[in-house]
Order: sequence, then C-alpha cells, then structure tokens
Amino acid sequence: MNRSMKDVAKKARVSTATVSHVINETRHVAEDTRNKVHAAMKELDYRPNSVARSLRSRKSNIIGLLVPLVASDTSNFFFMSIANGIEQVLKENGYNLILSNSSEDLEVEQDQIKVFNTQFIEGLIIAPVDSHTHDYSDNLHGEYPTVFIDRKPKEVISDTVLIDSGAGTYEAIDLLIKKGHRRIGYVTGPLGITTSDERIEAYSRALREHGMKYNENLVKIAPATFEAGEQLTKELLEEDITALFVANNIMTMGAVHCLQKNDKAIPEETAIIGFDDYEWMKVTSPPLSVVKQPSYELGKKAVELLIERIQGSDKPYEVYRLPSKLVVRGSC
Amino acid sequence: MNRSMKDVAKKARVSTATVSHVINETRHVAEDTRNKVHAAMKELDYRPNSVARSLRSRKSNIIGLLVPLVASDTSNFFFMSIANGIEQVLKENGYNLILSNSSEDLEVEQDQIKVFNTQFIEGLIIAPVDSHTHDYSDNLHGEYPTVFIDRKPKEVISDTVLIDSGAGTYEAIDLLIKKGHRRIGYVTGPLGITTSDERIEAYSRALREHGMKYNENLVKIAPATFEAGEQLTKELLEEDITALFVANNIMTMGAVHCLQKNDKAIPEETAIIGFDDYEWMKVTSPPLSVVKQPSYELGKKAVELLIERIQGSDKPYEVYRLPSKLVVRGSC
DNA sequence: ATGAAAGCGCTAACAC
DNA sequence: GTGTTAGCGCTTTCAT
Repeated sequence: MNRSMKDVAKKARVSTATVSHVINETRHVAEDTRNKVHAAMKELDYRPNSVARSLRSRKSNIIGLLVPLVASDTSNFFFMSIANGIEQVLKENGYNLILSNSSEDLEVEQDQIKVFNTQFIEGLIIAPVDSHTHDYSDNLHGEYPTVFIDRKPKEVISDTVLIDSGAGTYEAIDLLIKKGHRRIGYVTGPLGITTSDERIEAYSRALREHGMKYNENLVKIAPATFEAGEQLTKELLEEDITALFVANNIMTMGAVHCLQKNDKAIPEETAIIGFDDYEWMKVTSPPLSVVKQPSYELGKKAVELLIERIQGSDKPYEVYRLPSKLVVRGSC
Repeated sequence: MNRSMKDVAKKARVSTATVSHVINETRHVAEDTRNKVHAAMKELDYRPNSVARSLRSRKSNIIGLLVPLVASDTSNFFFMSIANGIEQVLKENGYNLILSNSSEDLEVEQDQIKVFNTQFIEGLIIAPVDSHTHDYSDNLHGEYPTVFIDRKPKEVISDTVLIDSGAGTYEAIDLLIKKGHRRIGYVTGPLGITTSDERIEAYSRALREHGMKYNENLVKIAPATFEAGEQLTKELLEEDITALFVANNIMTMGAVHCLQKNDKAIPEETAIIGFDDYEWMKVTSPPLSVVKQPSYELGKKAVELLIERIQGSDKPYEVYRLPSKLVVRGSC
C-alpha cells in the first residue's frame, strides 16, 4: 500500500503544500521543516504518484519514441542505435523515454500514437511507417511537439532529421565506376520510402554523371528480406554484373550469401558494397565495404530539436540531413 | 485544446456519469442517449484523458518491459524477438506495452523501475541486469505483478521464464566429442549471469560424461565483444584446439572472423559452434552451426504468466525453462 | 515561511 | 435509465 502526500504531511505536521514544495524545490522552506518532511517521507517510504502529478501539472517528463521494428530485421540495429543516442541526451536533460513499436505497420502505428496521445507525453520522436501518403496530422494534434526521423513525411509538419543516404550511395557507385565496373547491379527493398528512393536516385545520378545509362534490368526490387536479397542477386548474376550495390542491410546479407553459394570470388568476379556498418559485416570473407549511417548522431540531433520545441521555440520547421558515408573494406 | 468529459456531457445534455458509462460500456444506456453522446464526442473531437482515468481507477492497461540493450550488441535481436512475442500476446489481450532500456547497467535499471513505479503500470516483465547479487525486492514492492525473464534472480520473488541454454550447449559439445574432438575450446562472456554459468556448466558436464577432463587452459573468459571473441579465439588457436564453442552471438562473430583471418579451414582444421540463430549466421562460409534460443516463445510465455497474475492468480511462483536446441549446419 | 483549498478529468457509489 | 457527487494524489493560487 502506497502512501500519499497527505500521510507525509500529517506525519511531519505540515501542510501538503509544504510537502509538495519540498519535493519540487519550488519555494523556500525552512531547513527544520524540510528535514521533518524528508524524515517523514523516508519513514513512510513515500513515492510520489506521478499520475496525479501529471494530471495536475500537465507534464510528465516523458517523451515517446515510436520506431518500426520488425522481428529479426537488421534495421533494428539502426533504430536501436538511434534510440541509444536519444536516451542518452534525454537523460542528461531529466527526461524519460518510452519506446513503442509500430512493427512497420501503419495501423499499429496510428494506434500507438493514440496511446501516446492519452498519456501526457511531452514530445514524440517518430520514424513514420508511411511517410509518403499518410497524413500524420490526423492523429498528431499539436498537443506536444514532434520530431520525425529517418523518413520524411509528405508535408513538413515538424522538424525532421534525415540521413542523406544518397551521399554514401553516390560515393559507392562512383568508386565502382572508377574501378572500371560497367554493369553494376542494384538490389533494393520496396521503393516509396524516402531512404530507398534517395539511394536509387543517387545510383542513377552517379551513372548519369559518368555518362552511363540506367539499365532497368540491373535494378531489382523486392521486400527487404534475406531471401529476397539472395534471390534478386541470383537474377542479377544472370545479367552478367561485375559489381553489386545492395541498398539495405538485410538484403546485403542475402546477397553475400548468394555470391558465396555461387562461388563468385569477391571482389574479383563480383564486387559488392552493402548498407549499414555492423560488427558482423567484418565477418564475411572478405570484409564488406558498406555505406554507414550516422545513427547515433541522428538520435542526438532529434532530441536536441525536440527539447528546444518543448521549451517553447516556434521557429519554422526545418529538415536536417546528416550525411552517410562509404567505408571501404575488402569487397570492392 | 482538448475537451473534457464535462464538455461532452453538456453538449449531449446528459451527465458526465452517462458519458463515462457510454465510453466504458459499464452500465446500460438508452440507445438514444448513447447516440447523442457519441455525436457530441465526435463533434468535439473528444479523446478521453487516460491520466485522469488511471488516477481514478488505478489501472492503465499498460504493462512495462525492461530489457538490457547495449548499442550494437547482437543480443538486441534476442530481446527484440522476445519483445515481439510479448507485444503480440499483449495486444490480443487489450494491453499496451511500454518498453524501457536498462542498458545492461544496474543503476539505470533501478531508475527505470522507479519511473515505472510512479506510473500506474499493471505489470512488469524484466530481464534483470544483476540477477546474482542484487535484491530486486528493494524497488519492486508488489504493487504490480512481475515476471523475470532470461536471467534468474537470486531469490524467486516472481514467476520466471528462462531458457535452458544448457540443453543446447550440451548437445553441441556432445556432438563435437562424438565427432572425435578432444581439444574443444570454450569462449564465453563474463560468468556470473545465469545464462553464461549454465552454458559452461553444460560444457564441463558433457566433457565429464565422456570421461574427458576439464582443461582450464581451453576456457577463455572476457567481456562479450567482437574484439574479445577474436582475441580469445586467437589464444585458443595456440592451444591447438580442433573445435571451438562460443557461448554468445557477438563473440561468435569475432571468433569466426579470427578463424578466417588465420586461414583455418572450417570445419576441417577448426570446427565451430556458436550461439543464437540469426540470418547472418548463414552468411559465413560455411554456414554456422548454432545453439538456438526460443526467444519468441519466451516472450509469449512471460505475458501469459503476467496476465494470469494481473487477473488475480496467487499460486506459488514458478520457474519455467524453455529448452534451447542445436542447429547443425556446415561449421562442425 | 507556511497553510487552506480549489481543482486537473475521470469513475463509481448512491440516489432517484 | 440517468444524475449527483465525492474523491484519486497532486500542484498552485491566494491568504496570512
């Protein structure tokens, strides 16, 4: 059974107002009185009820994070790394994090937003599931500030922090071309999400700027799974590619698997550059060259923006882009 | 600006009690009245304030999950997979999940528990950071039921769901011995957490039951990192091992990396069995044999137990163990 | 330097 | 079938 402020007040022979002020250090309290209150709290093992506090003060010190995790998808690492950056900066500022998962499912996501809406969170950071067609202002009523991350919503209704995944992709394709590759396969998950679109745009731009033609037979699209990565790579092998770029991490794994199964020497027969830099990328033989995303920095930036808004800033919304970059190892 | 029940009541010309009962379907309301209330809610874009509801009714429909995620540690997959199982079963039962992260840090964990304690969560599932020496009843006051997962606390103060990682480990070592290996190296993260201890115990038991001696030169212990996995494997190579068992996934990666760097043919020169079954385990050449943990099932079981408790069950606490099992692929 | 008391938005016992 | 009303535990204005 938990005690209330009233119990503490009684025991310390003061008013609940005083107890409240002692706890929140919100007005001067004589040292004697303060001591009595602290003693009473301790003795009663009093823990303030933050639901009541939230109701009264309309603030909770909690901010929400909504990410699209799919079981055993390696993009989880990306989001966990973001979450880590977010957590750290948040804690430094006295906020707590509640993480929720949309499972990459729009309906689930909207439900989770509704849950957040009824919970007095003070801000929300969200990696939207459907940033192209869905109108997020349906459920985001401006009762708390929002920061979008990783995927840009069709209308900029809040600050947005993106990774410029085009930058690293361009670097990658540019390097492959400079190494003499002319048939460069491209494997990607479904288009329509910002990141996928940007990467493929950078691919075609790099080709173009080198005077090469975009050949749609060399571009394969399928759901982002290990198996699809493997399958699409197999199809590309029949197109006589000499190099391969894979636009996400899970398909990268599938692609490597396929090359190995088909005894393609990497990089002699087929060069490959993948996406996202994780420990196990080094484990393949040879170690994989990859485009690396500044995930931690993204999380950090998102929080900084959010806190600024919570503190009342109302400057125009901005879209920030943190550059990805190519990490060259043995596979190209 | 959000509307309150009072606004709705006024607009619908009924009492707040009626509005509340319409919303919660907690007593019969004439259809006419019900319609009026619904219309008013819609018109005002009314969304109930669940903080107020929680304060009043002492329930929130929210359960907490506290896991120890470390950035870019592959054990994240394990916990994310558990979280997935938990989420699914929870949603089926009308609960919402709040996920929080202890970062594998006891102090952070206890803080997060305190945060949970001040929010009306109705139950908590926790993978404890320090299950051996810390007394979790310090901060868990029984105001809501708790289920421990993955690591067994020193005292059983709630239902606990574990994975019997000994089972799979024993299978693995047993197989290696039957294949004729006599010098089997063992790489593990720090001992003292249940899972590590169980695995090494199974290793030594398997040796014993085959009449082999436990040779401490063949057992290497270090923090669970990619680099440590690599380093320890290197040390073991100097001990002329013919087979290697690695007791966690991240060190498995490091170990494979080391074998490849040293041009050890797998499994001819050095057989290897790792821990945890993830997509990229198939990507190494040859595909890795691993001990696989039923993570999803664990999450599911944990929720089932928790909900039982929330609904009032008070049978004695039990410890459940779900067996791990060996998946044989090419590396042994 | 401290206290009294009015609510925050909701639920539920009690009344009719 | 519906309304009145007393709180849940806290913060905060207005007194003193």
